[in-house]
Amino acid sequence: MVNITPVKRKRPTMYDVARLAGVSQPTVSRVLNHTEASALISDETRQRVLAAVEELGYRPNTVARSLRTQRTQTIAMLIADISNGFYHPMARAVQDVARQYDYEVLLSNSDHVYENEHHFCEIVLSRPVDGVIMVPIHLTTEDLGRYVEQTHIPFVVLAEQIDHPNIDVVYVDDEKATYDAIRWLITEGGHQKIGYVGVPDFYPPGPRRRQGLERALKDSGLSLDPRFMFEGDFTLESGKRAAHAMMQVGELPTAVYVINDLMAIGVILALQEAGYSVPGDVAVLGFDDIPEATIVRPTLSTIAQDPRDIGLKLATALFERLENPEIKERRVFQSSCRLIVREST
Amino acid sequence: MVNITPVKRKRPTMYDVARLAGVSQPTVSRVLNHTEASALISDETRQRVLAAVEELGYRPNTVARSLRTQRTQTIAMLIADISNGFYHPMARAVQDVARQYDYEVLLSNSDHVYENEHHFCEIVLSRPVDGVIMVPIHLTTEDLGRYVEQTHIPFVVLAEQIDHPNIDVVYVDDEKATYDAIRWLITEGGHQKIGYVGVPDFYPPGPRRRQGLERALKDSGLSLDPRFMFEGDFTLESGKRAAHAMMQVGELPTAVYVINDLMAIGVILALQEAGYSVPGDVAVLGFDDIPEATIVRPTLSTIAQDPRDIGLKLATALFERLENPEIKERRVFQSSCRLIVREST
DNA sequence: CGAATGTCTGTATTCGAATGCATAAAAAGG
DNA sequence: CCTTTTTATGCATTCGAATACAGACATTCG
Repeated sequence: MVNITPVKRKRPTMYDVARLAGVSQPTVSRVLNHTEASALISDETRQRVLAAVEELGYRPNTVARSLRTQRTQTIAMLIADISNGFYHPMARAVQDVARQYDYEVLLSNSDHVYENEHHFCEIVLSRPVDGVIMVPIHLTTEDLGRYVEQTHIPFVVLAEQIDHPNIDVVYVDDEKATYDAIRWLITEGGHQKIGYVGVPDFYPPGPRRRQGLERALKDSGLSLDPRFMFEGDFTLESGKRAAHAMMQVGELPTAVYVINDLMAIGVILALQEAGYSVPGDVAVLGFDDIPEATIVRPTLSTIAQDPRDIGLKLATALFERLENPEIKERRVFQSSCRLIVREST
Repeated sequence: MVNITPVKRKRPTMYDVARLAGVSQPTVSRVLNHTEASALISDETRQRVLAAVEELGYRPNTVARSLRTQRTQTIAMLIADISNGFYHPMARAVQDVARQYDYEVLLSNSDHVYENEHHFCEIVLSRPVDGVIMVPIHLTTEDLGRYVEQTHIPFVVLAEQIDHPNIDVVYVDDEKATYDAIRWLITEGGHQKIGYVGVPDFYPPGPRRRQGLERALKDSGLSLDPRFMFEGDFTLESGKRAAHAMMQVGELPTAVYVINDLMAIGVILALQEAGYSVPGDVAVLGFDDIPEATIVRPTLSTIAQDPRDIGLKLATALFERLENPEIKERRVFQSSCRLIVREST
């Protein structure tokens, strides 16, 4: 039996194209790129080159180009949790903008884990990307500063707490949004005993949202009853655990503010499983407006962020910096929230 | 005012390290890599080099390395819908395996759109990656074959219908899983009139799941009533639309098999909004077991895929091919499903 | 003690495309 | 008709790391 091994042709290079077209390699480069020199190429040569490109199915080798130009046409993006629906429109928006600029996005996921955030930055150091968008949960300004200085590429983060001249910041004004929503709960809903399910303070949104709550309570002459304060870790399960703890207190608040929807849904489910009615016994207010918020019954009232807007702001800021390297000061962009009243309040 | 511009130091290269250590650039390369030549480096030189690396904070430049070695240590992965929870564990599993092999994953998202699938492949052609994992919804064997031949890199797909010697296939035996689940619905649940919410036939899972249903009905002496067949597009909204159409028929089936959970949830919500009870009036069976399945009330009975297992199989197959380029025939891996009975049936 | 072997390191080249510089041919100007 | 300018293209080099090959020196052996 004859072993007909198909010739494993190597990918054609510019040099191959040049030979076929009877020109030099740089000429091919000039035809395919839009530098000023490329305007000078004669029509006839151009046609021959393009025909050769077509015939060989030539594709430029991005690696070689990157090495020469020192640009990779790639940005890296780190989100905190791929399972969290909040990040999907954000990632999509970034990819949409990137595509307009002919950039690719290297998407990663930290799962809120400190080591993963570092690992991502390490990757960014050795795998040259042109810019970085990230959602740092644990990394501090110092950590990021060190990376930024080593890479000399622009960073844009979704994190108010980062304060570094070479890092732009997008953040959500959740303190104010929380304040407004709680004031509404008090004035419109008549709630006086409001519980709180948050996260440990080292998670960035924790303190801001709690402060919004506390400010609203204070301005209404109320205060946060420590018995009704619980901590979770963003997951639905931890929301359930918080609700169980709450039901152990011996008394229930008339409303609970839960700092993300997933935990809020956990709270609703746990309360219902224990025989309580939402919002009859306890009203529940979430934060995020994830798709699941309209799947639970009662549907979840929540403070909606606009993740697509956040993504657009992140990407726009980054590409502005990529195009204007002279930008040298921290810029801050704010994305707003709005209260969506559904059935759970 | 003096303008103190910080010296924008360029990233150090191997050459810089070499100069500082008083050796040649290749020596640095040998110290940092584990080729056979690197064993011969004297301890003293090695220490000097490592000290220089440390002092300069040197990181190898991946682009240069890739150009020389013709390997990028990167694989590309295309999923069909980033919002679909089914894909998250799959992507995670792939990333976990990739990390073991010291590879990065370039993650993309087609949103079920034909052009995006092509765009992804085009990217793969020019941006050298070492391997590809994808979920092709629209691309045919011919489309993929063309790309595979141009790139000479291994592809692994989650799609039974692709049949090409250089493409490994992972698939879910959903025909059989559907068959078993429907038989169970009939024998245990006593259902005789079973409706169906599917997707157009050009979506791969459509035909297989319908065939499983039809075979089960046939083997029970039943058949699929065309009045109870509906088509959606995987979204919750389209599930709602299907349910509304179903309620127009004038008669309801006693059970509906919906080919994905998101649509199944839409069916449940629409039925409830119209005042029907699930499973009292209509039982609903989904497919996928996404997190939302335990959030709806009643919780959704469904056929669970094991996305992590699928991801592991995809990644394992790919890395096997990367390590054994001599593999030349299509390999098929099957991931199994299991019925999860909850409250909706 | 000379040849053979082994140990360690340097030199030169390569990967594929971009680009500064040189130059040939054609067009314009005097 | 010869210089100057313009037009169109080629030559040589570069990006940063990997690697084939060569060579210097030390060691071993007959």
